[in-house]
Amino acid sequence: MTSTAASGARSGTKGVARAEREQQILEVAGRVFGDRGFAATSVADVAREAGISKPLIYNYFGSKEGLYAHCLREASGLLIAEIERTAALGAVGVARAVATLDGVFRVLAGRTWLWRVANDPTAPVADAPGELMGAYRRRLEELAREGVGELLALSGDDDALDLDAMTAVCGTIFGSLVTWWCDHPGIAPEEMGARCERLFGAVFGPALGR
Amino acid sequence: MTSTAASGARSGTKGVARAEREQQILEVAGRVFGDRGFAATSVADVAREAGISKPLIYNYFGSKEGLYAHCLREASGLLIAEIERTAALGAVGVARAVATLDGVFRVLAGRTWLWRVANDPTAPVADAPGELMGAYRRRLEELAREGVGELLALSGDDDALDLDAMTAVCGTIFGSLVTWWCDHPGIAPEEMGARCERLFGAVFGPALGR
DNA sequence: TCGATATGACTCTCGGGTAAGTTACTACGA
DNA sequence: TCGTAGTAACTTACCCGAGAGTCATATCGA
Repeated sequence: MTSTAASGARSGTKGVARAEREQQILEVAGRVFGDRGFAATSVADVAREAGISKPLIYNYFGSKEGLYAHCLREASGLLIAEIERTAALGAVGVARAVATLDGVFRVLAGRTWLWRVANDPTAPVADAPGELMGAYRRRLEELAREGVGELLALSGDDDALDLDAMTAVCGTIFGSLVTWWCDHPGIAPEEMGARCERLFGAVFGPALGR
Repeated sequence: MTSTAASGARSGTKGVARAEREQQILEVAGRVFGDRGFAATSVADVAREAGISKPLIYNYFGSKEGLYAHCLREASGLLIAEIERTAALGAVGVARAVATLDGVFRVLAGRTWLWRVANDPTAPVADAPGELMGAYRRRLEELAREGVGELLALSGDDDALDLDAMTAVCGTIFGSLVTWWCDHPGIAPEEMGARCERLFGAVFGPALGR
């Protein structure tokens, strides 16, 4: 399956150029990590699915964690970029939430495993993976906290722990909508965006349509 | 630490009676599984913390999964019982959600690791654990689906997938409130119950106070 | 020949699971 | 009252497979 005849091999090498091979490995790894989770995936699995040998992965990525960190960097990078892009648009409250969701759906379209990679509960908490993981979580939380603060202030609630809890809840609402979408592969990003808008509308009533 | 002098040892035995020992092991196991998760916990860990040897665990529980299943049975049993108790009270909508949360906080007070055991994402999906895990989830979902259907119908939404997604979201809202509480050990169940009521109120407005 | 790509065949550790024995106590017959 | 047999509780020392990580080597273009 090594298909030696593939691609116009770059200079001075036998097979595929390093950069190209790395990209290929990363795509496979992302898919496998996303499907089975970090803990349940072995490096040999990834190698087999990529049609190469295990040592090559260690050559290029150093360790299982290193490989995962690269996948995670791609996933969290895409997500953060999209979140920032939407945030810069200046919408607030529910409108921003919907817009952010919409953007995330578009970014993840066709590669939903990236979401699972970025939210893998079996991922190592230490070192590079842990830090990367924390980064976009924190950014999401910041934005959520803002919107939630507004909402609670409206009802005269200024309890710090209330804000904290509500922020956590909003984060998981966001997450569960994306996860639900990832679990329903037939649904287009636009369709899911519309669905979110509808659901928020149903909860907050037509008044908050903004 | 085996405290040979403990309890009026039952007939014909050297140390602790089986039932008593099983109980002791289960408590330690629940705590350890809850803290570190199924995957990251080794049977030897549990044995060490319980002050006994590994084979004794295999004697009594058959396998690591068997041990976990016993812990899970306790956890899910308590949770289901509480959920059913509250459901039988007949409240609906937000009122029921708040009442259920309140009950769960009371049940989990002082043993919050049971929640983590019942929601361990690293638990095996097959066999006994998987089935037990599914049971109370399904029950929770049924109840949520009911309330959500009501809410969506109010706003003229009868899309089946909308209902599905919204139910999933409500389930994670419930979960994230409990998890948040578990992560804030200083907070009393009653206090947390009040907090939930406050937060639901802030979202749905005073109108839905019922 | 050099350097980059690539691999087969290892080593080593961890952890689930087991075989075989040891200890301490009771029951009971002589 | 003293063996001795029975049995439940409990442990030490092991097996074995999975999987992370490594090393010596092979292949091939320039």
